Amino acid sequence: MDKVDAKILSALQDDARMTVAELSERVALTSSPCWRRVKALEETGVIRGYHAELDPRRLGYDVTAFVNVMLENHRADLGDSFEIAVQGIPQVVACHNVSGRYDFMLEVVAPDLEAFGEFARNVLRTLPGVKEIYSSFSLKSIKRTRSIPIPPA
Amino acid sequence: MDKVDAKILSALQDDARMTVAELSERVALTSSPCWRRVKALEETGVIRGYHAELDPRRLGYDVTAFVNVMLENHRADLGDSFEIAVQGIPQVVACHNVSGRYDFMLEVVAPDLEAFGEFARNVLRTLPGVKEIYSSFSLKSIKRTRSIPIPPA
DNA sequence: GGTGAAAGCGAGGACCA
DNA sequence: TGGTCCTCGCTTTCACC
Repeated sequence: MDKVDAKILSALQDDARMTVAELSERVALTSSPCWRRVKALEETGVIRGYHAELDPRRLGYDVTAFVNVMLENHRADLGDSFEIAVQGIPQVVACHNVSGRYDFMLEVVAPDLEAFGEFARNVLRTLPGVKEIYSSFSLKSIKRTRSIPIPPA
Repeated sequence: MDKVDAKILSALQDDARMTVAELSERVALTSSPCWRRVKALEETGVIRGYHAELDPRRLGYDVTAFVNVMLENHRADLGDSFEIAVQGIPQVVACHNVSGRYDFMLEVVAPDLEAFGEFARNVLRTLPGVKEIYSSFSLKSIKRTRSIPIPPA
């Protein structure tokens, strides 16, 4: 991980479809070593994958909600089955086990508020061990780049 | 937006570097129409871009925090300057204006808890109009696919 | 909307410094 | 490590259905 790698990561984080030719120009290297660096970054797991970013609205998802979930108790198996269940629900686009008052925070997409309400009632509330949920809605997306700042060294 | 487009979106959301050749095979089309569809999806904004997904840990970010921010009042200009300020801070990887007790929810990465503490004190707390912040930390990432479910139609 | 062909370029490997 | 060269296959754009 040197400065060249950092530049490569920035560039690919910004545009995953950039060709190695263009990338190598940008980092002042010829294409072979540049290509090898990219492969190394993929193999060592620094680059986890490449994904298209889609516009939820254009796909009919007008609602993004953050759902805080509290479990009934903290037995490990309860948390585990909750986690496994959550992974299988496509509307849940992200989920973290968090510190604080609640145990989990989920990011959920839904076509509209009504659909979200139904989803919360029929799906989320019925997940194993759920005691309480508190939802808050995204009124406006200020920043949605999941871009990680690349350390200069 | 038909079934073929849906398949294309799923595939690219999963692997943005998939070649058009491979894609066209998967959706049972020849490469030209497949390519045209991809271009159309890009131009109409359904596909917003392509990004490499990086591993925060391998870049030295061991802490992901969700920071809830309450502003002093709800004057529009206060919210605006907060939003603009937030957009310029690379450690803030996502930010939403949300409903509920707090006004904004930020997702922040930091090398460790100490660095996060400093960041919260020196940067977040000093942003325009900030009255209160409440942070909760990701203890475990259960699901981090930002993948949106593709509607079947 | 779809096909097939053609030109040009990039990916990826072999090999050298 | 980085650079050069080479080849195959893909991308991209035709003209046409």
